[in-house]
Amino acid sequence: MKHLLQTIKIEVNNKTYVKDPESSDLGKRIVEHSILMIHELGFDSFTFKKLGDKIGSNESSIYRYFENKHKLLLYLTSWYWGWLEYQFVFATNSISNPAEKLQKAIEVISKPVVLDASFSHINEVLLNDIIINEYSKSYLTKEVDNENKEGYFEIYKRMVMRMKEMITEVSPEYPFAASLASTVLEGTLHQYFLVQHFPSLTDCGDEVTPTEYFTDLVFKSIDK
Amino acid sequence: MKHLLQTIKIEVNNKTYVKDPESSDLGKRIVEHSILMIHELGFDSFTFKKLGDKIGSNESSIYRYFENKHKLLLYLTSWYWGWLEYQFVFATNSISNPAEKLQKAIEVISKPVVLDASFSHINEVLLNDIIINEYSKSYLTKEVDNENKEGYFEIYKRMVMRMKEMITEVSPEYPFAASLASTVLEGTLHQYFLVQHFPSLTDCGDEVTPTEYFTDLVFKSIDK
DNA sequence: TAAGATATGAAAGTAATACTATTATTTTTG
DNA sequence: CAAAAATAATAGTATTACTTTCATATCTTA
Repeated sequence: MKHLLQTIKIEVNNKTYVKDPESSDLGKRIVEHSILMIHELGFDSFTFKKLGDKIGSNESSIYRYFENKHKLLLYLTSWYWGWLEYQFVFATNSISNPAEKLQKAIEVISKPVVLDASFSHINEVLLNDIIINEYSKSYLTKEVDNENKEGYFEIYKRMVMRMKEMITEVSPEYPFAASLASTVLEGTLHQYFLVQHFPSLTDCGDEVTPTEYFTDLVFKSIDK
Repeated sequence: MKHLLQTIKIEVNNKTYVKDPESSDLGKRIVEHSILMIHELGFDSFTFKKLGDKIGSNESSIYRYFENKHKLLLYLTSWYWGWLEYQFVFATNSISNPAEKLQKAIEVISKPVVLDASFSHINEVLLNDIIINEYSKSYLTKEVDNENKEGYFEIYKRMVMRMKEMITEVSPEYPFAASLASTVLEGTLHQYFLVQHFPSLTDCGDEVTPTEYFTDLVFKSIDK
């Protein structure tokens, strides 16, 4: 399994980058340290200049990999969803019972992220935290419709569709499968955000996990 | 009722502004046109300079009302939630049956917004669209914990708590009332966003309303 | 191994942003 | 009508988000 994973490359829409960061050492350092810096400073205060200083490289060199920091965010978020989709498919693929499969899917999406040694330059735990705190910014823009047409959100959409199909598999008559699927994906991020910053607005925390909450929510919704 | 409403002022945390925009003509024009401009350009492209040009006033005059555009966003969003809270309390207050009350609450939160003539310089429909497309940006910042302490999100939090209490009223044993309440508030905005930009990820649209979806979600979740 | 191609770095420049400060002018009000 | 308050005009600063140009290092392949 380890060897299998080591040969895997997460495929990200190539419009997110000018030059594939996986293709060079500098590229990988850009990705590695952008995750550390965005996590540390927040996306808004993060700049290519600061990143260049940190990795001892020039601002203009970073621009040879990514057009701007928005595209870098699209790259990082797409990579994240691609990585999670892999876990998702891997974990659910062999399960034939639809309800069990759905249960597993909810689990994969909502459980806390742990480090994956397969991608040494990417810290998935910090990246997950970036997704929780910054993902919305990738689509809450005036360019969202164009960027959607260009396929920048494909992987995320595919995840929602996979989830939706699993719901429909368990309960074909449930009329809100797409909405419920998107609620689970988006809601998971939101509940983790609330745990961090508005604990009074969530039951999740030390005793209750997002997985328990969403498992309950989904199965109660679709059980007749 | 009209006269009653006309005398009402939505109370917004006074730290959001330097000088109360309700206290002068210029202040009201700033608010009025900031809503139009943020709706038109998106929050990211909106600047005080552009707003000044539009209302034939000077950039520096706008700074006498709001420290920066982030604070203006906090003002607008607080105003919106204050306004919605008013509708919420007004509509549910007289209902004694807890389930009916909860149903009404979900309705108020999730139904499409219509213009309210009581506040002539504020277009609630456009403001609602700003909330759908920009609200997350008001809290997805590195300053969120400080700003939370200073009370900038009080009204929103109060709305979630009101919702939570209504859920608990109907079903005291349901263990995820806070999470479900925050899911309804946040999820409503997200479903409307999906209708606009990612229709394949939602069932809401011409035939299904967010109200139907969330009513189903909430009552199925809390019914034993 | 030399020549050419490619990648990276250094430096400088530009337009816009997000303010701040100062001073002038207009408006309000007592 | 005078003083105070509000607003406007102008200019200035530091930072951002790039772009451009040119130099240098490194890699590659004939």
